[in-house]
Amino acid sequence: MNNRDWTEQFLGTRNLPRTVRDRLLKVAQIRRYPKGQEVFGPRNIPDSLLFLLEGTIRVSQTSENGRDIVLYRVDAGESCVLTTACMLAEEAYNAEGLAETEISVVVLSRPAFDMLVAEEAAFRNFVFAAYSRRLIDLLRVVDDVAFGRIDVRLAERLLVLVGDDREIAATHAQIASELGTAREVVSRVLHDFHKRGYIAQSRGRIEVTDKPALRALAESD
Amino acid sequence: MNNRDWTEQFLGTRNLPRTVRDRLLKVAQIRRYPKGQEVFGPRNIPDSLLFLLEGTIRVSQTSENGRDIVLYRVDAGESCVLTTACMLAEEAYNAEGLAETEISVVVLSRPAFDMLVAEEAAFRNFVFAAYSRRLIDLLRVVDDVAFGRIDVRLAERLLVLVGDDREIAATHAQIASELGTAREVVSRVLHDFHKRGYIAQSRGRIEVTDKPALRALAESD
DNA sequence: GGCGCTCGGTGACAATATCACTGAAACGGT
DNA sequence: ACCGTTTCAGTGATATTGTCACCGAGCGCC
Repeated sequence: MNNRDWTEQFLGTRNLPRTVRDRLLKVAQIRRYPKGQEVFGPRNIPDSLLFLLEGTIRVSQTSENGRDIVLYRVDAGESCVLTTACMLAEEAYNAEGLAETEISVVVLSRPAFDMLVAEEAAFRNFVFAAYSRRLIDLLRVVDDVAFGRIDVRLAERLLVLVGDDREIAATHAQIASELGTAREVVSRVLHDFHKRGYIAQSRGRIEVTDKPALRALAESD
Repeated sequence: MNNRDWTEQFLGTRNLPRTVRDRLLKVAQIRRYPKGQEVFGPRNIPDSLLFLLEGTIRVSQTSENGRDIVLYRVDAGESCVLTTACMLAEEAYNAEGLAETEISVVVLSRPAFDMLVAEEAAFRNFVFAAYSRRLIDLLRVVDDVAFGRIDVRLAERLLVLVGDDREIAATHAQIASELGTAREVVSRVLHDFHKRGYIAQSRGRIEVTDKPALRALAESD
């Protein structure tokens, strides 16, 4: 991938004047994280803003008894607004961002961020839109967790994880931590899906054999 | 309450230059809502930013089968950032804000908001801090709903609702909609609290008789 | 008082979470 | 290849929470 002019990658920077973009290229640095590395978290509060160039970040929350739930994912071209929230908020929280693949990010210092927000309406809209998106994402999570059925949620998540492929490489425990539930629950529902012919299973691998059926279940909410 | 110079009420406006504040007083209008009125919602998308002068707004989410959960409350002196999210997001959502008391709000048009954010760092920080606060609030809701025990959550909420008083004027159904659970569940847990001597009950009224015990339960998470 | 409505209580049952345990599959070292 | 260890998935028992159907008590309103 071409990292020469990353300002081309983001809606918020693409339409800025050339002079501003050149200034950005100077002040921002590009950083890489290996797969599995923690990008931010309760013990690792960033002092900068992150823009994701490549890869995905999995943002999840961990409970006291160690169970996880995935809040959302940051994809390439998006900014990670929770880092700003982390910076600004004095309150405790327990969300963390993990590099789900190898990633490369643009790191923008706080002053540079402030300058951009103040001077460039396009960038400002980008940032606010990003915040709004995450708020909406979280509303969806709340709705799912509070009112959703586990089989429906699992079907949805399987479809997301499988994408255009046929297979998912994930253990039951990993999927459980996506949904914020227990492994046994995932095992039982997957067993049920298997009996109904929606999927085939082997250790650490799920093959989706009937996407339409899963989709019907996922949309029966 | 003195509405003559509301710019005194908000952290984001209090420290602005006098000239800016005078301009604000001219372009913003003050509006009142009666208790129980919907301030914003899926069918009532605002085109302006709201700043709460007086009263409280209850922001909740409703599921398809009609059950509610309270996400957070906006208190006097705070801004209602979900309205901005509503404006910016094209996606569907089902959160709504209800005037929990009679309220008075400052209504700031979109252009005036943009101008302020662009020109005044203090105001900008205020807005970002508000967004961050709400994000953190939602993280807490997710954590509670996904991993919390219902008796602990109910104890917490009773303490919040009772404040410094002795009594709460609310039906079991209303409390259930605070927590996003069913009325029967609240009835049973309250019955249990009563048997343990934490509360006394009558129709539409709950008297907290042992706050320390409730607090101990609430903090046993 | 009688009517209708809201509120709270209850039992049966369903869905999900927790706990304790099992055996199979994968893995690493020798 | 063999063995010991670890990870993964399956299962039954039980606890918690949600759903459903119903009922009677309290309360306001004629």
